[in-house]
Amino acid sequence: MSDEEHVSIWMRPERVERSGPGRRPGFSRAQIVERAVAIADADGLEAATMRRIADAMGTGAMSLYRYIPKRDDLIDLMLDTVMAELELPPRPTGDWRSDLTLASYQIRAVGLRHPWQVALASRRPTLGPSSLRVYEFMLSALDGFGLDIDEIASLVGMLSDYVNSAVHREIGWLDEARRTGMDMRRWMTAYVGPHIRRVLDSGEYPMFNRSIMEARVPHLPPEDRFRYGLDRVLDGIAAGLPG
Amino acid sequence: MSDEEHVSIWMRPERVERSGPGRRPGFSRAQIVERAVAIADADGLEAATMRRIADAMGTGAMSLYRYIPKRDDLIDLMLDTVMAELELPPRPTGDWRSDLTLASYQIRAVGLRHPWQVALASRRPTLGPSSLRVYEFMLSALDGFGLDIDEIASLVGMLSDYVNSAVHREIGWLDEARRTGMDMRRWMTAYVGPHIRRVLDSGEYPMFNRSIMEARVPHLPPEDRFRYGLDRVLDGIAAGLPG
DNA sequence: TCCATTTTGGGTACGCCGTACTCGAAACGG
DNA sequence: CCGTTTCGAGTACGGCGTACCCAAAATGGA
Repeated sequence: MSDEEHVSIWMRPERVERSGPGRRPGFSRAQIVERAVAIADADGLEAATMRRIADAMGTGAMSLYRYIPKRDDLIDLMLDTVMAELELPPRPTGDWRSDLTLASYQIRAVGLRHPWQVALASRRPTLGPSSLRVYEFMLSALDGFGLDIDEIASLVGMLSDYVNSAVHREIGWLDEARRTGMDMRRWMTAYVGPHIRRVLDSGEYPMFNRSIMEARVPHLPPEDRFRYGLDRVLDGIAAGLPG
Repeated sequence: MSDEEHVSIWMRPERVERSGPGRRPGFSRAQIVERAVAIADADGLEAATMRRIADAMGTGAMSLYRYIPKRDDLIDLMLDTVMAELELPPRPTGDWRSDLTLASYQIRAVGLRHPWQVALASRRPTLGPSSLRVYEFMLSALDGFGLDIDEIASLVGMLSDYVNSAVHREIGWLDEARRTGMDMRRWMTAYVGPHIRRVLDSGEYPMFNRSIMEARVPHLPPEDRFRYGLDRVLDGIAAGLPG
C-alpha cells in the first residue's frame, strides 16, 4: 500500500469487519460526522476543528484520524450527510417543473438548517452517494425532451447554482458575520451601516440606493423572493426545451 | 478613538497627509494589494499569507499591519482591485440584453485572470467602489421596464450568480486542486478517476454516467457552454420583463 | 541647532490550526 | 498465555493571523 495517499474518501470505506484481533473501535465515522455537523450548525464551520470535535466526544484530536484521513475528507462526509436529508421520490414524476421545484425547495431547506453547507456547496462537488442521488434526480427530470446530456447538465447546473446563491443571500452571510465575531444586528449597524450611508449620500449609485432602501422594508417575504427568482430560472429552462 | 474596531475597510482610507512629523511610509496599500494579487494569481489565495506577501516586498509580516488592519480587509481590497479591471461604458446603452451580456463576459474575464476571485465572489459582497460601479451598471440596465427595485435586484443577483458559478466550473476547481497539492491531471486521474469509475460501473446513476462520458469529449468549447447558459438566464430575465 | 513628538519598519511571541509520529493498553487467535 | 494487531492518546512540528514592543527616522518648535 505505497500509494494510498490522495485517494478519495469515497474509495476508503470505514473498516467494519470486527473478527480479528486488536482493540475494538470506540467511535465510528458516523458519530464523528454527526458531532462535526452539530458544532458547525451551532458555531459555524470554522468552529468545527479537529480538537473541538474530539473534545465534544471526550477524546483527543488525534484519535479522530483513526477514522478519517484528513479534515477535508471529514468536510466531504459532512456535506454528503446533510444531503441525505433531502426527501425526493425515487424517480422524477414526469412533470419536470414540479420535480425541479421540489428539489430546489428541499435543497433550500437543507441550506437553512445547515448554513455552513451553503458556502461549501459552491466549491468542489462532493461525489458521495447522497449528492449523486440528488444530482441524478435533477438530471433525469429533464431527460426525454430531446436535449443532449451536455445541455441538460448545463441547465441543472444553472438551477442548482441559483438555489445555492439565493439561499446564501437568504441566510445573510451568517457564517461570515459569525467569523468576524459579531451578530447580524451589530454587523448591519456598526460595520455596513456607516459606509452604506456614506455611499448613499454620495449620490453616485442611485439604483443601489433604491435597492438598499427597499431592502430595509422588503415587501416580499424571503420565501416569495426565493420563489420569484426560481420561477425565472425555470422560465429560462423552459425556453431551452423544445416545444 | 476607542471604538475603531470592526469598522469597514472602506471607512478607513489610507493616510496620505504627509506634513507632520514621523517617518515616511515606505509602502502603500496599493503596492501591498498588487503583490497579494500577483501571489494569489500564481499560487492561489491561501498562498497569499501575510508573511509571504511581506517577504515578496522585502519586509516583515507585521509591517503590513501599518497599512491594512486585518487580512480579511486585504482580501476585500484585492477583490475590489480586480473588479476595477472591468471595462464598462459609464451608463447602460438602453439595450439591456447586450449590456448584461457585456458585463457578464467582463466578469468572466476577470474570473479567468484571477481564479481566486471566483471562489470569493460568492461570499459576502464587497462594498468597494469598483464592485458598486459594476452592480450599479447591471441594476440600471434593467431600470425603466416597470419592475420594482426588488425584482431588479433579484434578476441581477440571478445573473451574476450564474456567471460566477459558470466561471467556477470553467476554471475547474483550480484553487481546490492546488490546495490539495496536485495538479488537475493528477486530480482527475488519481482522485476522481477510480471513484468515478466505480460509481459508473454500479449502474445506479445512468444520467450522471452519460454526463461524465460527454464531459470527457465535450462537443462545446467552454465559451460556447458559457454562452448557452447565459442565454438561458437572459431568457429567464426576459420572461420577467413586461411586454 | 537640538530636542520632544510622532510614525515608521521590524522582531518577538502567543494562541490557534492540521497532522506526523510514537507508544502503552486492549482485544483477539493460536 | 502470548504474539499480533488495532486502539486511544500524547507530544511535537511547522504554519497561520496578529498583539505587543522597541529602535530608527523624520519633523516642528525652542
